Amino acid sequence: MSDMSSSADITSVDLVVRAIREKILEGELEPGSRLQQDHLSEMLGVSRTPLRTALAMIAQQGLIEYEANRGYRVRSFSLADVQAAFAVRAELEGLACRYAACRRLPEETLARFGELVAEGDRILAGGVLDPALLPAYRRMNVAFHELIMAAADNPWIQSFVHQTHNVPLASDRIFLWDNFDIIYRSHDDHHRIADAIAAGEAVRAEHLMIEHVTFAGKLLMKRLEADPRGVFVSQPQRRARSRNRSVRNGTAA
Amino acid sequence: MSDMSSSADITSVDLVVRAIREKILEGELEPGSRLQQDHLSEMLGVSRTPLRTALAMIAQQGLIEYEANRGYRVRSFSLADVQAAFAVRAELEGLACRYAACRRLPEETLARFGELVAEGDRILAGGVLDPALLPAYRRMNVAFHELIMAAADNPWIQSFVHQTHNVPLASDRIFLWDNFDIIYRSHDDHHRIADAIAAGEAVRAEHLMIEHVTFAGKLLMKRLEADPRGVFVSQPQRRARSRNRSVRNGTAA
DNA sequence: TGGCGCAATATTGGATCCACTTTTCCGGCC
DNA sequence: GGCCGGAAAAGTGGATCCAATATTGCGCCA
Repeated sequence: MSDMSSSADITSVDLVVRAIREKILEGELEPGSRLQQDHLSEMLGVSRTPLRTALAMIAQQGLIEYEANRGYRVRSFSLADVQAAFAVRAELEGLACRYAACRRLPEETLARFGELVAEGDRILAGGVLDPALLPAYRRMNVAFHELIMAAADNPWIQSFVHQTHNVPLASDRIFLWDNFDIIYRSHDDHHRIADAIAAGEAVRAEHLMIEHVTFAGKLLMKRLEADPRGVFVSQPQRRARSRNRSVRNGTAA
Repeated sequence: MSDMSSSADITSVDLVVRAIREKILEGELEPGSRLQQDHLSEMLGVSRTPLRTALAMIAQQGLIEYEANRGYRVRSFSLADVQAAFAVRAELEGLACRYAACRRLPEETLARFGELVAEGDRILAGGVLDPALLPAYRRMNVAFHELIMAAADNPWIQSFVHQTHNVPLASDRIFLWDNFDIIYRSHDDHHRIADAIAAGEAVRAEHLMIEHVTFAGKLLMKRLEADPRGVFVSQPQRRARSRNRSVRNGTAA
């Protein structure tokens, strides 16, 4: 008997979405490159029908762009886009902290905060960062931020913050803190944020989180400016459109 | 980032998306109701292929929910969801004001602010609100808020705020200000916000906008609580049976 | 009479097929 | 030699068809 967990059924569209998202966020598919349906469908082992549905969904998520009769291509983000994403993410996560601090959180949530902070302490205890422990720290970090958004109890914040991760090389899966001092300070922020939330110090928690995220953003921006891979040069990709065809005024939504 | 269509040619998927969104936001399709593909495709005059793509896109937008092999149904929003949406929208639009005020806006943008405010003045000049003028005021109002987000120059804010409109009866197409005093005060907010942005008074502009949106939200909530149409009662809609169940007794939990 | 099981039906998921648009490529023309 | 035009090739959009899953209905049995 298969697992009876509620709605565990997975459709092939989900798999395709995940696979393509992965390729894009990982940088395997470069910005601007076309997503040929025949090619992709064969590569992923599905027909074009679920593939096209998946592409439409990813386009909704903003990772790829669509043009009628010309297909999909990987979207390219400018440095300004990344910067803007971090700015908004900082405010939203700060807002989540404010809400979480204002609420009367259940004991188990507070305990979970303690666990996550302690786990970070353990990972950093050595005084140097063992590269092998980075994935563990990264998981803890993600869990910490997710916990706050869950505690804020506002699904919109969660959804929007997740969307700001939909930027290649800017998602939380990319970890660029090879400097122990920086990561140590970052985890110190975690301490203070958890404390502030537990103590109901809403404004303090908010401001701590805003700086916490803003600084991470600045760090990333510095890296990107130093090593401006082609990924981030926003290609206008403008095209002098062909002559024929009716001009159907779209009245863009 | 859902709104990024810069193309011209319209595909049938777009039409279907727009049609279904319309039906949902207008309240024609009630929360919880199933979206039968055969039925819908015939009703809209397209085959199931583009329809299903459209449904997948709308599901990404959060207006409908999907369950594998069981299709789509219109999502129901709780009062708490609406409240949460307004709270985030208020912060985001406030943020947009802050950014807009900090920037050095081009002269034509400032001029456009003046036009919109003046238009509102004209509409309200009579001292009473002619119902026939409501659509005009609504358009002005939408344009005003859009202008601020455009001036903030952060596409994420714009995208997220638009997403908070994806709630039936809570979108900016619903206009519930039949009270002249309230609408007058609201437009007075517009005056002050435009002035603050033009003067570079970022914090003032932000706080004005937060209150501007928050109050509108409270007003809507009051209406919804007074007249709780079925639309907003969050139906648990729990599914009774999993697959190939032999034991189907209670087990409601 | 009421619940269980199995068959019949309805509905969704995915694959294939055809039509239309776009792109490429090649030859003629200036 | 380069550019324009048109035909061939490639690729996308949409419709239809088949398979798999879910839902409904009916008859059987306790």
